[in-house]
Parts: sequence; C-alpha cells; structure tokens
Amino acid sequence: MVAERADVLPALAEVFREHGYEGASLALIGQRTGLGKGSLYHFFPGGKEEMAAAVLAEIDAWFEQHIFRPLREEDPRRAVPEMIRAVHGYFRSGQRVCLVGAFALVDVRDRFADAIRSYFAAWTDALAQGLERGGLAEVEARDRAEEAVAAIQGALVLARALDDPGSFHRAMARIEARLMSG
Amino acid sequence: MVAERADVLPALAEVFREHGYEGASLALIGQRTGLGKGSLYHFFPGGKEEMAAAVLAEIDAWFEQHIFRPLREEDPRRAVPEMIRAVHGYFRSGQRVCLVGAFALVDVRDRFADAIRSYFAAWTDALAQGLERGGLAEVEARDRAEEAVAAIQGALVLARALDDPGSFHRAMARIEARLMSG
DNA sequence: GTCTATACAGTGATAGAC
DNA sequence: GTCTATCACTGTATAGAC
Repeated sequence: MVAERADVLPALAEVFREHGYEGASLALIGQRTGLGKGSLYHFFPGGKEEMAAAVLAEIDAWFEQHIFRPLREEDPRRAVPEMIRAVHGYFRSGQRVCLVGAFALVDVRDRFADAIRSYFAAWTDALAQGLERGGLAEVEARDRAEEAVAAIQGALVLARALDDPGSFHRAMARIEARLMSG
Repeated sequence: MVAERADVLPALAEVFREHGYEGASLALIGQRTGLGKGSLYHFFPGGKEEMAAAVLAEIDAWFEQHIFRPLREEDPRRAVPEMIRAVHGYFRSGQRVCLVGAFALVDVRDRFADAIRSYFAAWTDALAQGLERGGLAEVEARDRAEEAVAAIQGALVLARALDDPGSFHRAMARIEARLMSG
C-alpha cells in the first residue's frame, strides 16, 4: 500500500502539526499513517526524530519550490501576491499551523535548530531579495521582509488562539499591502 | 519551604514555557519546583491540567495589571510605550516564549480554549481602546491593535527560530512606531 | 504539607514471523 | 514491507507513612 517513505510524509506532518513533537505518539502516528510500528521503523530507522526531520525537510522543499524560488527569480510584482496566495492556501486560512514555527517555541527547537533557522532565514532572504529587485533599498527591503515573515507567524498564532480565520485574512491583506507599497 | 500554591507558579510557568504542555513531565516539574509529587498533588489535585490552568490564570492576571489596565485607563501616549517596554522585559528580549501563544499552536489549545482566547481578546481590546482614546477612529484602532498583538507573537516565533534577540528588538521598535504614528 | 512507594497505562524502540 | 509480540522505561496519578 505504501511504496516509499515520501508517501507517509503528508500524514506524518499533519500529526506533528496538530499535536507537536512530544504529543505525536507512535500510536497516533501509526493510526494516521495506517502503518504499524514495524513499517514505520522500516522507513525511519531513526524513529520519531528521523520522522520529524524528514517532515521538516519536505516542508522546506515545498516552500523552496513554491515560495522562495519565485521570490528570488520572478517579477516581485507578481511573486509577492503569489506568495500571499500560496501562504493562504497552505495554512488553510490560518486553521493549519506552521510546524516550523510551532517547533521553534518549545525545547525541540534545539534538536532541529539548523532546519528551523534555515527555513526562516531562507524565507526572509528570498523575500528581501525580491523586494530589492522590485526597487527597494537593501535595508528597507530586509526590514519589510523580516516584518512580513514575522507577521505571518503572528497571524497564525492569533488565528488559532481566537479560532477566527477572519483575523488571518485581515493580517494577510495588511501584509500584502505593506509589501507592495512604495 | 513552600507555603502556598502561588509560590510554585513561577517555576511551573517556566517549565511549561520551555517544554510545552506535553513535554512538561511531572518528574521535570518536581525537579524545577523542588517539590515531590505528593506536594504537587496537594496543591493541584487536578494534576497537570490544573497546574497549567493556574499558570494561565496567573499570566492573565499579570498582563491585566501591567499591560491591559494601563492601556484602558492611562494616557495612551504613555501607556503604549510602557506596553512595549513591559513586553520587552517580560519576554526577555524574545528569548522567553509566550506560553499562551505556544499553547495556541497545538492541540492543548482546545483544553484551554477559553483562557487562550480571552487573553488575546483582552489584549487586543485594551490596545484598541487605548488607541481610540488617543484619537484614532474605531476601525483604524482595532486594525492597528490586532496587527500589533499578532506582530508581537510573530516576533517571538522568529526570534526563537533564528535565535536572534536583535530581530525581536527591531520588531518591537517597528510596532511602537506604527502604534504611535498619526 | 511533604515524602516514598506503588499502580498501571502508555511511551519509544526492537525482534522476529510471515 | 508489514505485522504482532514484547522489551525496558517513563508517564500520570494515588495511597499512605510521617
């Protein structure tokens, strides 16, 4: 039924997103992936830590392809609105959590420090580079990029806390407007 | 050595902040509070859930006293910079995490949904009210308040992820400037 | 009030049959 | 590859001595 490791990554990611690293028990993972522990350890000999690392790598690859690269290479007047649209879809209007951000807030951050840091650094860098190519000065571009990336994470926290997708919508609209102005 | 429940709340809060709800084991809590399980269950008959609820209540009370009330009652030209300063100190320049925000991102949110929602709602409301008294129109005040509260949460995520207090400093400066303008 | 001892379900992980 | 059985261990929680 499951041919390769990549086939279980989406379900795996969802479990980590919903329950966090500690909360994602192997029993739960087994249920949601439809795989027994034997199969799971066949695909991930390193156990839960390797599962989480694989999920983080896949997330990074997805963002690299759909968000970071377009920001670096395409016309920023198109890439920025496209980023907003992609983020909106990916995080399901704020009802889905950013796994990398959630990991950053607890002690598992130390275990995956490099992956977490590089994800946010790549995002900020790509966005800043796009804004700069769009005509902004370097410092202004970096400042806006850092603000926007943080604002997205904050919007996710707030939308989850208030259980209000509307607040996520409003936040994304603000972010887009601010990135595109000037 | 420990006279009342409130005496262990600070240590308790720190354990939850560092390890999250699932990661905060009773063994760890026992170490950090210096109390045995017997004592812990004497103070918190409801176990870990009651501990977390007590911590959330204490956090809410702290913010109510030091941030929400000043925003509602004092001159916003003074209360807003004071909020920035208080937030900066409370979160240790972004090296300390917001427990309420961290809880909001995982499934324990559902267990403490009311406390989490009311914390962020109270913050946003108090800030919006202050801005309005400062002369902003109602919709503009609410919009800026929501943005600022989310931005603080985002700044905490980013500062932890990048392990860079500098990004938190910059974010707080931006937030203050934006709240005080106009 | 604080401790130790303990119950017992659940944890991550391994071994081996198929 | 996938399963079941099982491991040693840790989890929360309780009981009872002091």
